[in-house]
This record gives sequence, C-alpha cells and structure tokens, in this order.
Amino acid sequence: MNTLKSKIDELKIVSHPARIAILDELSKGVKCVSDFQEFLGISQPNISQHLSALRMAGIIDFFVDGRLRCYFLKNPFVLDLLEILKKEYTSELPGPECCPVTKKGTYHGERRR
Amino acid sequence: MNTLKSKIDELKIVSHPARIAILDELSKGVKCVSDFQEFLGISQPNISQHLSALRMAGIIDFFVDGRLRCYFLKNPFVLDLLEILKKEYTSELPGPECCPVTKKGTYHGERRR
DNA sequence: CATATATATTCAAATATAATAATATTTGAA
DNA sequence: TTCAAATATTATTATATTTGAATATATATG
Repeated sequence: MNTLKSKIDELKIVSHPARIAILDELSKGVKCVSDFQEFLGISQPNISQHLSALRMAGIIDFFVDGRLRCYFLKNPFVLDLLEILKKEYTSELPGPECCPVTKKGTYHGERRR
Repeated sequence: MNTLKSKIDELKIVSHPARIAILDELSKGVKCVSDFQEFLGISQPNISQHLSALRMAGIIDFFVDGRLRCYFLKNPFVLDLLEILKKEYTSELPGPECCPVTKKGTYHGERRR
C-alpha cells in the first residue's frame, strides 16, 4: 500500500532511536544482526525484536546466508525520511503575518500569545 | 534543538492520523480549534489534547484572537515530512544484487529468503 | 552426532499513549 | 453581571509499546 494511512503506520513504527539507527545503517548497505550489535548499545534479542517489527511492517527484509540473516532496506519512503532527519533546519517557520483569518474568526481582540 | 534525537521525538508525536491531519491543515494556514472539528471526526477535548501535545513538542503555536486560539505551524521539519507523506512511491527499493557482504559474512550458503 | 554460533521467540513487567467523560477556564456580548 | 461560546484540563480506563529474561531454533563445523 502507498496510502497516507499506511505511511503514518510506518512512521509510527520507525519513530524510535534504535530503529532509526538500524535503518540508517541499512541505507548504506546490507547488514546482519551481529553487525548491529557493534554500534547499537542494546541486547541481541532486542535487536531481533526491532528487526522483526520493521519486517512485519514491510520496511525491511532479509536474505539468509548460512547462519546469518542479511537484512536490507525495502521501503523507499524510509530513505526520504532518513534524508530529512539529517537535514539542518536553522529557523522556525514565519508565524502568520497579520490577524488570523479563520472561519469563525469574527473577534477583533488583540493578537496575543 | 535540531538534533537527530529531537527530530525522532517529533516524529513520534506526529505519527498519528489526527495529528497529521491537523498539521496538514495548518500547513495551509492558520486554523482555530472549531475549524478542526469540522473535518476531524473526533471530540473537541480530544482535539485540544492533540493540539496541546503538538505545542508542548514545539511543533505548533497559537495566537489568541478573542475567544479563539489561532494555531499555526512552527516547525519546518514537519513541512518536509508532510511532503514525503504525500509523495507517490511506485516500487520497492532494489534488493542487494549479489551475495550479501557483511562483516561476519564468511558463509557461502545459498542466498535464500 | 555433538557443539557452538547466530538469531528468533515468548512471556511478563514496566511504561506510555489514546480516548472518553466530566468539568473548568476564558472571554465576548447582552 | 450573567450567559453562552470556544477551548482546556483532569481523571479514568483501555490499550499499546518497550524491554529484559529465559528459552528456542537453525545451521555450520568438527
């Protein structure tokens, strides 16, 4: 699926520091579970749990190589997401310039915070 | 802050259908709470809760206009996020082309699923 | 076959999140 | 000063998520 809803579901699953770290590594190439152990500071079962969740969500998949499982990134949306996660944002968006205009906006009070 | 960690925190807060709908509306302009009530199918207190969470996270803010609260988008990262949420992704990423190469990859078994 | 390695699964505890219902606050208008 | 509109807050309940511990599975190697 490529719907907004499915992307939001993926976002939710991905919104976790360890999972982002896993996906960022996978964006550079294939990795097996013990590769992740080296730089994620979490237990092997926990890594497997994260990998399993990401796979259930259709975000990653793996090939079997002997007793290794070689994981790779499957979902292109995640690549774009990783990119904006690394982007620098230097300033906030400009607030509304003049008095807010909303449907029910018939009040003319001071514009305060 | 503009760190990876802070963006992941923001992602987590934003990963909810109602919140994405709110933010998408705000990306078009200022809106007050009752504007949201028209198109989100959720209760007013629940909308307030979502708005409050988004504000606590520094993603939105508001101006007061009479008895309205006119919310606006503050966080530029969210704009980029909304953009990729709308983007069409037509195919999966290409899997690894040849035998996986991982640090511990000393096995030469069949490459199976 | 026995063993060790690589990885997965299951379960329970701790914690976090979301929705609802009830109530409160703020403010403009009469 | 009272009332109603717009919005927020709180408590409660239901549910989901995360982690750790223990255990299981699969496979390569001797």
